[in-house]
Amino acid sequence: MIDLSTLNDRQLEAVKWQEGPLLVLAGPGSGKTKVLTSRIARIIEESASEHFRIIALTFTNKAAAEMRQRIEALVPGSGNRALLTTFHSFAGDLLRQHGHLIGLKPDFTIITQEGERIAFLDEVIEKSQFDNDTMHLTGERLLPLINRMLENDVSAGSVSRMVMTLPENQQEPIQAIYRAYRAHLVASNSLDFPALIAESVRIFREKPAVCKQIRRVYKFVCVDEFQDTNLSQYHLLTHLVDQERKNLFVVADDDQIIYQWNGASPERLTKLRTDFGMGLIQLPANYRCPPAVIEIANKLIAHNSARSAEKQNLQALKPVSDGDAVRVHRFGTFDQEAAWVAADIAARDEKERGRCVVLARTRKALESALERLTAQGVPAYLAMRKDEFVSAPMRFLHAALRLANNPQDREQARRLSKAFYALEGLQIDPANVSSASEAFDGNALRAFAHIALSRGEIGNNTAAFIRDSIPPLTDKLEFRSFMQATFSWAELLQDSSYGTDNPFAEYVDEKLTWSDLTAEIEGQFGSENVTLNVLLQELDMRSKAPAPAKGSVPCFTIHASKGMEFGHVYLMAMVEDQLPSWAAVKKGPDSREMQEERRNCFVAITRTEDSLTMTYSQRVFGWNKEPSRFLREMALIG
DNA sequence: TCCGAAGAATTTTTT
DNA sequence: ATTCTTCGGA
Repeated sequence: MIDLSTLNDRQLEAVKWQEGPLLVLAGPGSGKTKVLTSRIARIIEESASEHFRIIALTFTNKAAAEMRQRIEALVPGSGNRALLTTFHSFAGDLLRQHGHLIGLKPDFTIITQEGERIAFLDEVIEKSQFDNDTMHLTGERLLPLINRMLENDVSAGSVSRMVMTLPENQQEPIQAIYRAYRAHLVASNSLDFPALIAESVRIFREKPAVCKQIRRVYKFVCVDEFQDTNLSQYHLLTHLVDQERKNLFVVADDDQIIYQWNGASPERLTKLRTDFGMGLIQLPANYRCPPAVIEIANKLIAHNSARSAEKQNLQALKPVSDGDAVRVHRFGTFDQEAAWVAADIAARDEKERGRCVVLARTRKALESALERLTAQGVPAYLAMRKDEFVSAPMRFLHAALRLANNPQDREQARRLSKAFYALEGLQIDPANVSSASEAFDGNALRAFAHIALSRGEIGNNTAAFIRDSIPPLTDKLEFRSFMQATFSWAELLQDSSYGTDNPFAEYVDEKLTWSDLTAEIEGQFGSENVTLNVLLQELDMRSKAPAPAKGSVPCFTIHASKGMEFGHVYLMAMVEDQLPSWAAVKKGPDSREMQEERRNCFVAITRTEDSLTMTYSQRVFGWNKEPSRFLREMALIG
């Protein structure tokens, strides 16, 4: 039996919720993941003889992995009863199975790089028949609009409201380009992130049989962090839920909407409640933050005029501890501010130093803080996404696998040649690979192997690797043994010396990341279900950033810190034009933007487990700045 | 093609 | 007062 004794009454009520739609409004640190996982575990356990499945959708792989781990701990071996996945991964899965209905093959490529998307859009614009000399439409300028249209589920056929706000002479061309962009993506068997969702919604909408089948399998639907959904994701969700039973269980916090600029919207929660007639349970109890932090968080968020009246204040349940839970410090310049923060962190003992985080609204402030921290001997790092591997062996491996999966992909042939040159010093012209591939049934990887071996300038190890390992990959898609073989080959090469441009620079980290990511993917799908398609597509959806060095202090933007908690939070650059941002100040004190900035501040301070330190300066990047209005709203300055 | 001056903009990013 | 972009002159 699952242990429900550690749950409070409200949590218990949510965990015991059986049928019908429920919205759980869960404040920060209220145990929402615990509620979500306990309920799923409970339903699985109580229906051991049945075969229906439960689907839980999250936004990040990290959240999905955490839920998977917790449910496995509660009900071991229940992996096949629950699908715990991200919106995008679910969409990928759906399109592998049913994409053929809209002309997509299961080995479609996911375009993740911004530059490639722009190039793709530029091609579409080029091909379109409009006189572009007068309008100067470029992929770079148009991509944000295309993104917005995809995120808002603008169907290819209809005229969009979004387009109607444009100058009249641009409306028709842009609508046409949008249609062409989507059609061209599918025609070239590629999708980008927003199109993954948009095409899934299209399948659900146009192919009711698919919709019905999915609804039959998944009797219960759950969503984590619902407040972050954009309209397309909401439509995907609506199609998933059986309209009779309405077994939709949603966890959200309208005080933590900080992705409005990315399609999230406070109205979506209102719409959800009316669309489904949802029950409501609030979880205001907070187990994470010191009472002093809860007090200022409540004061702050009360200033949001659009906040719903029924939303309950956070309730501090963590006991008061010794020392100052909340500190505010003022400095002359941002540099002094950063120096003080660095010194304060450095003065902590090693254990506590590992529990610190530096937060700021902007990357720029963070970068300059990081510089200072490093200069003062505090190891620190900036969190950032990494879309592709950079070391030569990993680039070779990734390109080879992609080429094996999609044998005529010129871009991958180019990358393979480039990585091979970095490793072996032998230049193979990708154009020769393409032309030679005709003799190999159009398989560029086989052609590449043939050319490399015929040149006779390669080392024995390399020749053996190519001769023994590439054929099983091209002929039988044996990618697992190819991965191992590539690692072994790379390690033989590594013994020789390199100049300043070491192609192995990040190899050790990246090899580890590769293993971690493949293990996570196998955990999600079950290793027997991981085909080369699945592996490549899922890899595209994951960051290749290495695990941070232990003991170094993370420097996060507020956005990046969402969903995490830290012992000691240092929130820097608390000045007007930073937090709140310049743009929000310009829009006015009661604008949507300003309320979102206030939620940003709310999110930042509620990451705190033990202590919160807020700093600000008179001068930031050469500007004279007033202290943030939020400090005043929290009654921390006069 | 390069330089300086004038002018404009100034934020967050998972998948 | 910062940084990026654009435009004109050399």
